[in-house]
Amino acid sequence: MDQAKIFNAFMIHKGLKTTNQRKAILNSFLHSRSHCSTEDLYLKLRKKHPKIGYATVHRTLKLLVECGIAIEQNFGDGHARFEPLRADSHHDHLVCQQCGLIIEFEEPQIEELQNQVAAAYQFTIRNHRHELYGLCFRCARK
Amino acid sequence: MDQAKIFNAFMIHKGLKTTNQRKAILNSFLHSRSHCSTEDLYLKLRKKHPKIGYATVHRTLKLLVECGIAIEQNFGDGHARFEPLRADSHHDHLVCQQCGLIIEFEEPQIEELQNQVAAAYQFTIRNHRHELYGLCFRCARK
DNA sequence: AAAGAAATTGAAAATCGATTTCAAAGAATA
DNA sequence: TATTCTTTGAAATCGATTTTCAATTTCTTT
Repeated sequence: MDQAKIFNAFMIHKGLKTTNQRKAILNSFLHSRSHCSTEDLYLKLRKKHPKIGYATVHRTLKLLVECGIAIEQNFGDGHARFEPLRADSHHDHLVCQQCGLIIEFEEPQIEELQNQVAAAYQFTIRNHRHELYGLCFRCARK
Repeated sequence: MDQAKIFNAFMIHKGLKTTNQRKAILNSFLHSRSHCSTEDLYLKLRKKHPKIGYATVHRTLKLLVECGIAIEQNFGDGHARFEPLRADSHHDHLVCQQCGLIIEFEEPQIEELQNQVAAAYQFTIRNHRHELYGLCFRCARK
C-alpha cells in the first residue's frame, strides 16, 4: 500500500475529505528533500499553487504525522521539521551546525544498548531521539 | 574552582557586574532540582525576592549557559530546561511522558559507538542529545 | 563619601513559530 | 437543487522567549 492510499484510507476512516490541496501537499511532501520545515514546503507549494495557505500546509502536515506517513523532528533551530516515515527502518541524525547538513545513520548496537538501559530502569520506550551536533566533513576543514 | 568563582571570573572577563540578583539566581539554580525551567526558578526565587523579574532570571540563565555552568535542554514540552553542568560526567535522559519524571543515565558503550558513527562520516561532534521517551515504571503499571 | 559613567533591572511590549478562529467556498448527500 | 458538513486562507491568537526603555544600581574616580 503506497502512501497516497494510506492517506486516503485514513481520511475516510476519520470522515475527512481528500481535497486537491491535501493531495498537492502530500505529493509535494513526498517529493521534497527530507527534513523540510512547514515554511520550506509552503514556499515550494506556492510556486505551483499560489493561493495555498500556510495554515493548510501546517494542518495537513499534522494529518500526515497522525496517520504515520510523516514524523516530526526538531533539531533545535526553532523550526519543526518533517520527514517521511518508512515502516521498515529507523534512523538517527548527524546535524551540521554550520551548513545545516543532515546525515542519517543507523546503528543497531546503539538501539540494543538503549533497550538495555531502559530495561534496567523498568522504563517502557515509546520513542527516542538521538542527534549528534557538530561539523560535517566540509565545514570542519574551513 | 567552584561555580560562584567561575561565574565571577566570567563576569569580570566580560566586563559585567556581579549583582545581588545574579548571585541569588546562581545560588537558587545550584540548589534547585535539576532540569528546572525558567518559570520554575522564577517562582522559587519570588518567595525570597518578591521583586525579581522574569527577564532577569531568563538573562542570568543564559549567562550561566554561556560560561559553562549550566546546559540548556529541551524535552519537547515547550519549556526550555536548565541543568547544572558538571565537567567530569556526561549523561543522557529517560523522560516519562505521563508524569514528567526525568531519569539520568550514563552508558559509555553508547558514547563509544557514537564516536565511531561520527568518524565514519568524518563528522566532528561538538555535542549531542539522546533521550528515550516513554513510560516510567510507575506509569506503565497504571 | 560624592559624582560621574556605565551596566542592570523589572514591567511591559515585541517577537517568533505554531495554532486557532471565522466567514466564505467547496464537497457530499439527499 | 437544497441542505449539511468540511475545508480553506487570511488574520488573529497563543505561549514561550527575547527585547525595549526609563529608573535604579554598581563601579570607578575624585
